[in-house]
Amino acid sequence: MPTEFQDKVYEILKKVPKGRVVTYKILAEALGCKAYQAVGTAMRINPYAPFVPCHRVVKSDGSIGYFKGKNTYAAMNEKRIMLENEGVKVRENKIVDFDVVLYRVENFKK
DNA sequence: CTCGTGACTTACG
DNA sequence: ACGTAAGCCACGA
Repeated sequence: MPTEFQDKVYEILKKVPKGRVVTYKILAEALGCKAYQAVGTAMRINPYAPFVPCHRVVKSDGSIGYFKGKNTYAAMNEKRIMLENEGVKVRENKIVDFDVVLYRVENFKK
């Protein structure tokens, strides 16, 4: 049973269009707080696996971060494939043209 | 209710 | 660039 906080995070995350990415920080900002880690917790639980594009959530420096609770090569490779499949280029665990594909807070407000 | 933990971030050495 | 520390908030024991 997901909590309200999680539903909020997922609702925001579902607004991110394909081919775009978002950071934990931006998600927290969109929620109106600074629960950066709490956002990560919500992703870790992620009961809406296929409906919530958790692979579009990366760290603020553009790196992939964790995936499936791990930062192993296998897991991050899986995430990289999903992102590239949506048009997001990834280079050595980092997003290429990060400032271009990044979905900002202003985009949510509008 | 209190405490520890974490798919985080920023700042400082 | 890298490690450490502090700050934030939600969750589970």
